[in-house]
Amino acid sequence: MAELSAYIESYFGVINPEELKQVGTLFRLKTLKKGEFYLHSGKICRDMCFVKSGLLRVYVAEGEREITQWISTPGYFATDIASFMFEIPARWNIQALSDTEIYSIHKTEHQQLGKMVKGWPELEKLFLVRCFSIMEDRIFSHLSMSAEERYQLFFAQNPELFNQVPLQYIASMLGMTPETFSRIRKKNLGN
Amino acid sequence: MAELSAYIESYFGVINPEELKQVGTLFRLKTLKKGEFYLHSGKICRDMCFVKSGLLRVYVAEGEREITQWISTPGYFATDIASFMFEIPARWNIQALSDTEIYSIHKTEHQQLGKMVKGWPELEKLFLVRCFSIMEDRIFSHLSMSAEERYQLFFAQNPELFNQVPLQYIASMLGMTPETFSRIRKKNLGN
DNA sequence: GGCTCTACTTGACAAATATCAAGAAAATCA
DNA sequence: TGATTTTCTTGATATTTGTCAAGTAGAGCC
Repeated sequence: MAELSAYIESYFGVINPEELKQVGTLFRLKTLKKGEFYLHSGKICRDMCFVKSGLLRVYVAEGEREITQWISTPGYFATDIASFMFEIPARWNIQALSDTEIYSIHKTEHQQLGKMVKGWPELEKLFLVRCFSIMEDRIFSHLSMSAEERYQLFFAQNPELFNQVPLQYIASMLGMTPETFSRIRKKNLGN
Repeated sequence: MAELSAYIESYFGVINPEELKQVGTLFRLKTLKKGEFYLHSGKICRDMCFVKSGLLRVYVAEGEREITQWISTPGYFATDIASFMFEIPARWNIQALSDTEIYSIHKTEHQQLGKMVKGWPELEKLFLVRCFSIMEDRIFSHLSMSAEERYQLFFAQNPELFNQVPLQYIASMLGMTPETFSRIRKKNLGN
């Protein structure tokens, strides 16, 4: 559970060790087989998790094609947050891209966090501000950058991902077709 | 201040009337002249506001051009939230597109909200979840829709805005050039 | 009312990206 | 290992979007 503590601290800042230990007990270590779903679009999402190992893909089926919104790597967080908080149908599917270990927490236990840790809602608020800010960055990249520039930026920030997941998913996540991605990749080989 | 109460309730849900009244006293009604700045990029943002009347444009100067991230209309919220929460330099400029009335609150008073209203951090958390969700939608529109589809969606959701602000700003916010916007607009006249 | 400035439109053309189709490479699995 | 499936690449071509340049329309100002 040492990793879990580290994840929580990285997201929420330093927490008193006693409390942190307690928090750890609310999460459950689970394993998802490759291809297995953590969440199906349309269901109510009552869980959230940290990825311990492996990869989760967050996507939505849009007619024929699938739009990949995000890929969660170890240390990251995954859930459909609007569904989780407001009990509305989830928009996302969340599926394991490989055998994946996660620390998962159910809504019921999540609610206990608020009582267990002093100032928890405030910590969670700051966490959400950071998430929001990341989304602002992504929007900005679509307003101001070409496909190639988005590729380069993402590659600089996540080089490892490029040999861990099918590239078509990264292409989708960056808002381009696999073909365009492939051509840009060829041009940028060795960086 | 009746409007302010309504805005707060629309964002944060129903609050005990006593508390709501108190909350109202923390905001100050201000007027920005057309062209005046509420926030300059690079400064620390220590205020947030609701727009009472008029329009605020959130944008960033990117070399020669300006990227408009958002336009805040009456009832909406405006700030650089990451700067406000973490005291880091603001990325956005926020400028009045017309004479604009706002209800503004300083960081110092904002901190009092937490003490004044029971469960405030929780309410703010849910507010941020909604903001995050809106950003997810916007990202999705860039991953899955053409410029014309984004135009149509935005027009359906904000028809009034099209005769209130320079269209080039809407174009930028939707991730296209003014020329492309103009041509799409022509094709879609009367809807 | 005419001047000036800004915003919008339009056309011609260029560049970026998507689409379709085929084949090559890589991963999976029996 | 060999067969099968999936993913990636490549070429030819179409479509979308951007760029540049010019002109028009409209708002604000004296």
